[in-house]
Amino acid sequence: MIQAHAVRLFVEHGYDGTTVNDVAEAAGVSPMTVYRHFPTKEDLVLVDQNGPLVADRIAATPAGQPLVRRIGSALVDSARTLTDGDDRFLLARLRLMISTPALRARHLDNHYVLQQAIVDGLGDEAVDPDAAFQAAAAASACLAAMHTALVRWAKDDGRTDLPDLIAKALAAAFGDDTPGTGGR
Amino acid sequence: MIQAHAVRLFVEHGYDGTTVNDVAEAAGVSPMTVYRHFPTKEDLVLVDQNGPLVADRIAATPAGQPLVRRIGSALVDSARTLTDGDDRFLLARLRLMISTPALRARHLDNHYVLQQAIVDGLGDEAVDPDAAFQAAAAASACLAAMHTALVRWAKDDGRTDLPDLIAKALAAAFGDDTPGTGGR
DNA sequence: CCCTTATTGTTAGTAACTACCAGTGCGGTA
DNA sequence: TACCGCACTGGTAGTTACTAACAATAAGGG
Repeated sequence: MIQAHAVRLFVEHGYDGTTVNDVAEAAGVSPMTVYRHFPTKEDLVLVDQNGPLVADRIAATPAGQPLVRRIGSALVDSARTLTDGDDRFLLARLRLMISTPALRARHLDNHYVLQQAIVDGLGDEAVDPDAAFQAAAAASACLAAMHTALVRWAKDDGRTDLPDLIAKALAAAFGDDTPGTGGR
Repeated sequence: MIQAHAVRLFVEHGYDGTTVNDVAEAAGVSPMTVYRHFPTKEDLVLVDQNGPLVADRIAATPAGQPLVRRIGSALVDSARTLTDGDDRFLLARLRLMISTPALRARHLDNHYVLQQAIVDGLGDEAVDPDAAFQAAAAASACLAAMHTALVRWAKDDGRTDLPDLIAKALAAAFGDDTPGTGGR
């Protein structure tokens, strides 16, 4: 609930134009309570709980395929389930993340954490440091391509299909043999 | 000079354990002077002027090759000239960027800016929005792979060859047909 | 010698965030 | 009913990054 009030105020008056005290007042709680639930002001926008979603899907992909294919298909599938509900809140948050430098930076840093989860989810490759390095490179590249798709999706106001956009971005980066409807 | 004092103090006492006033005092200037030269505390570590370096190299690559190959070779070449001088200062800054969350986030956000420069440097593709999207996806993926190589390089204390690591990361993400000495 | 300009310093303020302590409701135990 | 932890919330005071507005100093050019 606090997050809903925060995003609404951020959209109305801008991220920098809204203080944490404003959020607390709008939500009817004290500033201390806000800080307890969201350690930083940025977390009011960034908090999201679909991290393990992707990692679980990674582990479910067949191990024989190339890394970028396994990761890419997991990202496309995750995006599909993510955009099932109401896109409006997700879009509002995403637009804030893209337009506000501080949020954009933290959002990209969260990718860094997600990358570690993906590498761990890939499983047995992690024992060999060289294989782990290759997995990290592939994962970071896939996440970056996905982020490009997210930016495009926000620019289109969510009218285009997000999984399709991600598949297209992956195809542009890694070649047309990537999965998804946009690979053609 | 202010930056040199800042990095030294950050390494000695930690980033969060050093105030901007400490940096100002060590450099023999007032805190205001520090803020005038470095808009944020993070810039004391992040300020770097090799952005146009990469963009210029992009424009110099042959236009016939695939996007990731053009971008990748430019990144490898840029890294080669970058690691010519004294690696120690670069390594210290890089280690701070990786270990400090705030710096890591801002560093990744700088990649976002560099990505735009690369897309612009690619030239005529930018007119078609679909081509620009593909270029952005390829550029972001290449930069992410390079970042993975940077992390590995810092973990090895700069002992391994950075251009070689970048080439290996690109090869892991995009296949073995990427340029550089580490392609095999 | 005076004027312009660039750089630096000083002061006062805002806002994010923290440490520390206090109050409130709530289920379990005697 | 009285007592006791326990999770959540609130208040206070402080630190720190950062900004705005104005003064001072120093260099160069007429």
